[in-house]
Amino acid sequence: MRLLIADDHGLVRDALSSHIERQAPGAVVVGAASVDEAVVALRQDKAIDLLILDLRMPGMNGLDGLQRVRTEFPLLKVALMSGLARPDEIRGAFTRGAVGFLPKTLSATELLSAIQTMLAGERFIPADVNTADTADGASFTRREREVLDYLLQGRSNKEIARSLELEEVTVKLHVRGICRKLGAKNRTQAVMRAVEMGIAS
Amino acid sequence: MRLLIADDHGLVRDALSSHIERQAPGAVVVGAASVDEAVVALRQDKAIDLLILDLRMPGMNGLDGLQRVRTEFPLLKVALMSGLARPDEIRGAFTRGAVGFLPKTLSATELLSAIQTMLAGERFIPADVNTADTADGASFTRREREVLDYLLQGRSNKEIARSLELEEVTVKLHVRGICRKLGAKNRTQAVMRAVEMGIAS
DNA sequence: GGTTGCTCTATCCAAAAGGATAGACCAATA
DNA sequence: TATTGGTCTATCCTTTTGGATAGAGCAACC
Repeated sequence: MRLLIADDHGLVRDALSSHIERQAPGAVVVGAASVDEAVVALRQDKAIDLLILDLRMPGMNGLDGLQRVRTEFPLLKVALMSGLARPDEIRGAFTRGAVGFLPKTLSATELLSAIQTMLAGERFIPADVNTADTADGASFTRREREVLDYLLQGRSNKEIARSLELEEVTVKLHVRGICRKLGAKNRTQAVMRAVEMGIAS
Repeated sequence: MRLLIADDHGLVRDALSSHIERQAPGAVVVGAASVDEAVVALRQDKAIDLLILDLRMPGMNGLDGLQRVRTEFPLLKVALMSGLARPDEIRGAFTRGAVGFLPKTLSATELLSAIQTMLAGERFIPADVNTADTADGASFTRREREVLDYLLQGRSNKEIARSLELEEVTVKLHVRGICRKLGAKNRTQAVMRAVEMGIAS
């Protein structure tokens, strides 16, 4: 079993590899501090079974880093790891071919069994991550959903109106509807609620 | 040697303790997921030699958590640990009596020697902490960081002013500073940038 | 037919946010 | 000593946002 852990925190990297190598005899863990380093390591070492990619690190740029790795090494198993991830990121990781998502709240023993699961060819999705769409909570109308997309980019009512070919008043109407449904006092709070609830697409 | 590691990421906690216990025979490492849990553990276990506190975790609230621990356990050695190391926070940690600052970019062996150093009664200050000012993207001042925390809750300038006992104008000043540093046009865009960059914790 | 929900627009108004400029204090530093 | 950076405040001003109220078109449904 050969693992490559890509995380810009040397401490996390070393501690993880040390732990895994102790708990799983025969395991070899290699480290990388960026996506670039990971790619170099993968080119040199064709025997790597699983790559664990930190979501927030140099070269990741959202899920671009995952995309890059998947494009160059389409057969490689890749798992994402993150302390704080938005549900849309988790969904995006799986649609881009990741075999697992590892929140850092996982215990070390859970991590080991997750690695076993993924090496066995299964996907690992922890129970507490919310990958669900908007089934729960607020239900938006078509327009509200569109406006919310722009809100999540921090656009002003005027900009949204121009983009959707509406009057500014109408945009305000939908913004108010969104805030009401999310229990938010203003657009900024609405955006944060949306992120927390994983509505952010 | 008894260590208490307070970090809300179970993975980091377990991996670190596993590593330390292997490298330093006789060491006992206890974990806590929040400042509250750490305080409870410290009350029960009077033999703890060193507390390692993650800077970004529930109950920390800047350096308040450190202050709390120092007030209740003035003789305890406390080291801070953090992924992003900003000079003002590091200085603040030392003025509040911390015996060391551990950036997560440290290697695991460096960590072990840092622990030895601190247990021997010396302070541990990594070499690169003063130069690593604007390493990755935005570096906020103390006030900006406080204001950003409220921005991330969708609070208005007036509310923030009341909470921080400032005038509204001053809050606006800091909000503008935050937006400038994040390249955001307004507060909503600023919070989204912060979320995307993983500054929101 | 009538009702309901989504849509769009309009006209008000008040509050909040954003921006510019300027003065002042203090601590650290060159 | 002079300077710089962070902090706080003030006075202007414009733009944006939020909120209320009201009217109208349209499609789905009972």
